[in-house]
Amino acid sequence: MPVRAYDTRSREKRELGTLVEGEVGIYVCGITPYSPSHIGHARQAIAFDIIVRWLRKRGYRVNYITNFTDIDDKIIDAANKEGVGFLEVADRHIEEYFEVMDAMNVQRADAYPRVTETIPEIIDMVTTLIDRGHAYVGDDGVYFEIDTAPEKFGQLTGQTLEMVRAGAGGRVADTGSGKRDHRDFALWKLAKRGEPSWDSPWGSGRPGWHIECSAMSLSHLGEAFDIHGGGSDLMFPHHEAEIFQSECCLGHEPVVQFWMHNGMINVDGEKMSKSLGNFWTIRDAFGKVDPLELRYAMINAPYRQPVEFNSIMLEDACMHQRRLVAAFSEGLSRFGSSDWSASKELSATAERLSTGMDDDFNTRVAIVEVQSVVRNLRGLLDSNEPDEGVSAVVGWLSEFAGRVLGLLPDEGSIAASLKKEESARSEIAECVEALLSKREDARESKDWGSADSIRDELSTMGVVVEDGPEGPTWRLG
RNA sequence: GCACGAGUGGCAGAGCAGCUAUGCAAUGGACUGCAGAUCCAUGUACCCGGGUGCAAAUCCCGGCUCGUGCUCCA
Repeated sequence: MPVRAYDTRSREKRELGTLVEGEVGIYVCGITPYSPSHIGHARQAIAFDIIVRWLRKRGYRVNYITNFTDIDDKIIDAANKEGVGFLEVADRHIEEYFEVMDAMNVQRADAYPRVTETIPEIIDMVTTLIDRGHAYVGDDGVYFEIDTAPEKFGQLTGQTLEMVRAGAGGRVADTGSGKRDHRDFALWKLAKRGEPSWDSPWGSGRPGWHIECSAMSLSHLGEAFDIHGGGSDLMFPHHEAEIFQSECCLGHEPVVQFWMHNGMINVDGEKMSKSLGNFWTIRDAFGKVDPLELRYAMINAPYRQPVEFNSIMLEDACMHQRRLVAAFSEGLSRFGSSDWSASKELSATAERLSTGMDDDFNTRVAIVEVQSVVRNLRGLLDSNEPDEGVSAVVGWLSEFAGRVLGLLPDEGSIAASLKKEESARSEIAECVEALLSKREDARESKDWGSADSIRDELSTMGVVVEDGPEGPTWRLG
């Protein structure tokens, strides 16, 4: 079954016919590293991580590019405040970005181009746009002239030139002073005193906000490529600006076959933002839940839907993810993992999951299937005679919950944490067994008071006692 | 105002024409001295008003409500 994807530009879901058979070039707008990464970055990175994982599973050779905007007003501000160079600020936050993304099982992209390493390509592109009459040099920089390609306006958002003209109101005055029209946008900004800058034919300065992505996607993926992604808040003006730049520079359209946009994160029903005080960095979230629990929370809705972020959803994600990892770890350590394809039931589940993923990467459908497999596994493990069937279920989870959704820790760290738990267990085992046997004596003589107080005592040691048909068992809570 | 999207059971959240979503919570049961864990079973839905279909959460039209975008933002 072919993969279908939703394209924002045509507003339809359609089959992913790639430019080169069996290959996918995908560019996703990355972060501006001026502050610690927030959960919106996590959502975006995880959404496209899963899209890329699925495409690879479907046999595509994927070239996945995502950038760092390592020069920008906010980075300059942060650097000035700290009294350090702008690259130091950028590098520090890029390093932090990789740390948190690695923790959430986000696989690395094939390349992470940076603006500061793409300056010559950007200058070339701006030069071409001027030569072709799409851009002009103003007092304080070079601008793209919207009126040279008005038909390209509103490609992603459906807005018209008039609407934005009308909506601009009093803002016109304070936009770049060298603009002929307030809807024009900067390609090159001339440096003010003390700002980082690069030489160019128009004077020293730095790239405008939008041109970097056009230049980086062009140099890594060529004059036409399959997928361009990013957060839905980038549709206007950033991605529409890219359409203007790339298509006018290259002289053909479309440059991008599919525009894909992930939904935002809402906190208590509103978009997360610093000014509302409902802002979470990824590390804030790590203080509440484990990295993979956060990952689970992020893929619990299809990538285009907004994710509601609040304590209820976090607890929910936490519980489900723990159930999954607990059942998987137990199954793996007791029975190992084996091929599942002989199982009719597991094949049917895999089929439903795949149909969901093929239909615009519906992770929610995938999670439903994972949940029911976990439920079955739990039942098998707790039954009196679990059999070899367990290892096939473990194999299935390893493939879909693990490699496709990225929800499972790698088997090495599962083994390590089981070992750690085992040694913690064995340290106190003797003491616990002694207390338990005292408790059994009390239970034998129906002295429930003593039995319960021993259980309370164990509970303060962090030991949870569970009475079963074959006597009591205990675990660390 | 304009654009885009969404409104589903106590909660989270799929489905997008016919066939149990799923999970949590709830209720009943099994197992238990009790508790816990686990399992089995059960109930409660599709914003409102029209329309098209043999059949509509699902398509069409009209409302209402909410979110996002129109300014830096993943």
